[in-house]
Amino acid sequence: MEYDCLKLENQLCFPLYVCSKEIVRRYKPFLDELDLTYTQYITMMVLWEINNINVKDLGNKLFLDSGTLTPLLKKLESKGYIIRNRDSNDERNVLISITKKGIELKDKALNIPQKVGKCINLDENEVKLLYKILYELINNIKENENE
Amino acid sequence: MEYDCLKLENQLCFPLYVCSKEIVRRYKPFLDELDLTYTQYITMMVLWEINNINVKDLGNKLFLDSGTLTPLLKKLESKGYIIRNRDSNDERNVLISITKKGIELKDKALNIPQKVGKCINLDENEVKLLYKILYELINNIKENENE
DNA sequence: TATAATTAAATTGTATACAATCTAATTTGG
DNA sequence: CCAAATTAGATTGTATACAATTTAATTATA
Repeated sequence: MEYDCLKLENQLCFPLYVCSKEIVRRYKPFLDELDLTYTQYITMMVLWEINNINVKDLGNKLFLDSGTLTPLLKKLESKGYIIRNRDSNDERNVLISITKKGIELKDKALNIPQKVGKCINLDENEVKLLYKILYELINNIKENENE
Repeated sequence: MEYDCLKLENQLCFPLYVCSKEIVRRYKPFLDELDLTYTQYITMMVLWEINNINVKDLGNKLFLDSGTLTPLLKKLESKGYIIRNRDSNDERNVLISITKKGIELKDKALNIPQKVGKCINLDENEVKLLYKILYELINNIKENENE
């Protein structure tokens, strides 16, 4: 009884961890066609919206640090999807700009969310609710960051 | 408009991925005291419940394969928390048994869920709802596995 | 203004994840 | 019974993640 809190089935984090992993795995066959990994895909999503963003701001949006992003961005550059350039106004910053090839990827990605959505198979209300609670959780964690 | 489905903010998977990562990160300082990583911790959770489980069954519970578990279990063995033994009834199986030191860890872990729970900071109803939807999602994904 | 403090990326080291492949043991079917 | 199929783990290779440290550029301040 006193150990119930240590049962795997009583953890909230565990199903979050599993859902995240398993859904990301479902993206793989579709992303393979674009020669992207999941992390590279969400990075491209930001770049499809915002061009010339620096690594720091990109990391804030993606919740990733330079230790993850630097090698990932080098890989995206080697694939010809982006270009990395030092900001001439402040040489500490590296600005990421998207290439023509990177922009063209967007059209190829267009049907991916729907395809993955199918295997999610939750009703619309649950999706909305899940979405709402997850962002609430993210905000709570961010607020308590400094503790 | 047609590209809205490719906005990061419209993805369900992204907040799942972020929540998972960020909560796992919150475990770190507490788990450091037990010399465990998060994945090692959830592995120990299973072993606190079930002794002499094989790698396959452990993997099914944790949604991890032998490529992840083999090195992880070797590490837990080197820390003295578990022992790996071939099953003499079927030499293909490796049975994981917990050591005295491994059992003792359980008491040290007892206050971790509560500590992490604090930074979650959702009300009880939301936690229950989140939990319910996540397991629904996991079951849906499992069902569609073969597609 | 010279130095200290801060900031942004990059680097290093450790630990996952997982697909694909390999090996050895066991089970199945002819 | 024996070859083929299946199964469980281990291994290999690639790609994250992230803490901690380092480097270089910029800003703040004495």
